Amino acid sequence: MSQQDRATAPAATPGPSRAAGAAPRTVPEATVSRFAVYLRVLGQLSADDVATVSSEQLAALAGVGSAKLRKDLSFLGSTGTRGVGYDVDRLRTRLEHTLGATRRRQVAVVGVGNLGAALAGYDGFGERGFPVAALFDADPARVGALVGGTTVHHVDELAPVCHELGVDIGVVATPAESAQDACDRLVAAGVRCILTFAPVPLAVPDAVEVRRVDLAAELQVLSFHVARREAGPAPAPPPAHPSPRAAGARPAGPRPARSTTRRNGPVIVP
Amino acid sequence: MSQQDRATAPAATPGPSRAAGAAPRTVPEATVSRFAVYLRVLGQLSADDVATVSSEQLAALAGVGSAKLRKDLSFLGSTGTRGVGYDVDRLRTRLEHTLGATRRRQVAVVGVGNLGAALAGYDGFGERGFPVAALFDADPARVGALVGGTTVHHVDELAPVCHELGVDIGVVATPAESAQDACDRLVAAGVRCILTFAPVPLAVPDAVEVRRVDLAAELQVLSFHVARREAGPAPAPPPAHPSPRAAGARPAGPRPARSTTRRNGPVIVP
DNA sequence: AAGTGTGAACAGCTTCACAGCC
DNA sequence: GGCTGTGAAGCTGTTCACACTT
Repeated sequence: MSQQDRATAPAATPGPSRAAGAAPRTVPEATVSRFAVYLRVLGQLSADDVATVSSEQLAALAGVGSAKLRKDLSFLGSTGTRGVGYDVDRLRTRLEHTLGATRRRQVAVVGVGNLGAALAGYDGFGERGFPVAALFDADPARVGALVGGTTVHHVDELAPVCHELGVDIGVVATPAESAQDACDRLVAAGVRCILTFAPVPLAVPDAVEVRRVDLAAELQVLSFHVARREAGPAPAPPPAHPSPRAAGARPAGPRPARSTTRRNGPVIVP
Repeated sequence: MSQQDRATAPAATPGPSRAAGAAPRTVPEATVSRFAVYLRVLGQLSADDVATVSSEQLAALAGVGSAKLRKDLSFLGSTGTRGVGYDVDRLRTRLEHTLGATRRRQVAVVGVGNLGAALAGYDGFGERGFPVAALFDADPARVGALVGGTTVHHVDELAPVCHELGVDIGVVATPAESAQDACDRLVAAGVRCILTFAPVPLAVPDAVEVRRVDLAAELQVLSFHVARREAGPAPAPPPAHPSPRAAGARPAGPRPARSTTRRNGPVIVP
């Protein structure tokens, strides 16, 4: 979530048709999200010529517990070697395959305001296999402009352009009022996966997948925690470690950083 | 989810010190995230002069199920009227209070690249009570520039400027390599809530709250679902209900938009 | 000795269904 | 009659601990 979620129906791919091939395997949503993180870390390790990692190391780099990581990877079937660890490249390939990251996915961004323009110029997308292939806006003043190396088209052109470029994923970065319209157009153009930044629920057919990122809501959650702290002033000076980071000297690979982020555990409210 | 999470410690506010006052109440994290959404919707309803809403209506506008909504609100104590619904303004006030949204929170953005600049100019923040009060960058070429109405300071100025402006929340929008540094500086400046867009785990003291938004990871999850669909072409028309949800026709308020987003239910993988 | 893979306990969140109130 | 508030049931996801492999 922080995310959206479905309202009704027991849902979930009925997946009856399983012909010949490897045994089917059901992967929890939460695990899929983390796969993306592991993949990124593995890419970096690979670039650093690291050949194998232990669950402990990989977990530290990804910011999760090692038990969770092993459990996650177990959904891929056996990929590690006991007593040794995981072969970086092998695991990476396996993950890429599972995530469908073997080929690049063309991305279309609708709404070239502040956010949309930033996304168009955001290198992180292209680097990870998601080139922004097309930009759309309803404002004629913006149409034709070159943003982040891509020309802005009018939304009316959406369907043909998306078709031609083979767009797989749509990003809605319009104001809230136009979000549903943008979404409808994407759906009509055959796009079946949508990432939206508009803070409104989008109505889509069952076959379309939507993920919502609500930035202001994120801040609001943080705000809640600030407020919590202000109310209850430091329950006690941290019992143990005064400075979080200490661990062993960095071994070889990149940062040994470990997330000390507080997340679980419900909170008391006055 | 999508989010980051802690690695160690059983966590959770020990909250022993409970003096006189209302009964304490523990709110699940997931519920807090949705509170932010409800608050937004209520703000809109209030602007539209709607006086009361039923859980059904409010839920539809927020994109959740009505049962979940009622359960969530029950953590606030009784706020509705049976047989009638919720008083919009009353509920809104109650939520604002709980979320600590009664006063504006000053936000500092570190890293004024594409994303940082977009955030600086993003109206959604200010509108929801999170004015971007300060910008920082390590690149001297950017220092002094005026972005989104705010001057960019050098990161070395971070502590004094944040102090002076009373910054509550820090946003890390730097490249991955500098994220930990930016984070450390924020923490040193006394900022205890951080939202990061860098795809690396941040090491922070226990007292600091971090939320991570990994945009590329979001796309990767979507990519996974595209791949899923490509592999198994429509397993079968849904056994029972062809269209989920049928409910009543739109009642009164704005859009009856309903999110049909597929989220739950694990997935089959070849 | 080191480290994976996993069953089983556990915790958190969601959904159901209905009692209680207006 | 309509709608909230909530126990209880069910599910998803996390943590633990240890058997098993190299």
